[in-house]
Amino acid sequence: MRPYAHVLERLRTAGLRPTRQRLALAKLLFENGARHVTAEMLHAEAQDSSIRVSLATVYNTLHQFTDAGLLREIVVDPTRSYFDTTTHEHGHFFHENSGKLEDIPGGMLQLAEMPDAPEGTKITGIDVVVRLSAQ
Amino acid sequence: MRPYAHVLERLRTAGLRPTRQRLALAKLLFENGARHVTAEMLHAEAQDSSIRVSLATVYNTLHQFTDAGLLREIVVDPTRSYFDTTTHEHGHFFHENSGKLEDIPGGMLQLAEMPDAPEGTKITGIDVVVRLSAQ
DNA sequence: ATGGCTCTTTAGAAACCCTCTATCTTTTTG
DNA sequence: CAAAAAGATAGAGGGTTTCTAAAGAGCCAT
Repeated sequence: MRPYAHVLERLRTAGLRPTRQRLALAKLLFENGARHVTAEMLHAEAQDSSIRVSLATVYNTLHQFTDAGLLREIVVDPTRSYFDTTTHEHGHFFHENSGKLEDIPGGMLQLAEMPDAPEGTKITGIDVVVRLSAQ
Repeated sequence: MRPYAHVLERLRTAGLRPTRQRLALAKLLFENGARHVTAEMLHAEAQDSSIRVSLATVYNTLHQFTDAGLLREIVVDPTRSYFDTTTHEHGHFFHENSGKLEDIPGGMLQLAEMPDAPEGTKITGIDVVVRLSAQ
């Protein structure tokens, strides 16, 4: 068994040095299915797994992964930043009470037409957030 | 001329006491067409117009107006909260370079189908943000 | 392996935006 | 007009995120 092989490959491909911390965080992020994490959450998880990383490193790593296209930052709550391991275009359900974030299954949501970008700009992404509250 | 008449009426209807500060801020917000402001921006504008309000009051007022349905809070940038004077459902263009926020003209954007809310929840709003960068 | 260059990590401080608290002021009501 | 209620304020405080300077680890050529 080489538990880090896959994750290591991903980092290499993204042009990121496979350091201990990045490997450990990548493993937490990418080997547990689709995830939505905050820096705080990931930091706590790392501690629980006896991985010693500082919060600053978690922030750095999340942003580096985002820049490298391994993660997507989702803005739904002014008080927290969420990072999503699913990087292709898709919408989100946001549970306003619990603060939980969830992917909207593909196909359930679609734009009727793509808006035109204003003069001299180009579209870098479209975020769709469906806000939910308890019924 | 009674420059405050219209704005005063709006506050009354919303059940908000028409205090000096609220009237002044409401005038800035609602008598200059569609606007997207941050607390910081509105505070600066008030100062420029020789209206003395504390930043805390600007924050309070923006949230009160939002709760009363006079404003809509738009989440696009984890570092700032924007408030929009256009309250009906509509999408936004967000210029990532300048931080400027702009309404997407009605009709230019539409969802092909409304997603179903998960068990036991109800949809409180759908936010669509089209992110732009310089070409 | 080794040296050395560069990139990372780290703890702690600091910045940042926003909210809270206690007090004072204004508006409203009788 | 007085009392009660609500709002405004300055300043402190809170939580998240970023910065800083120093120590550490990865990588490449030798």
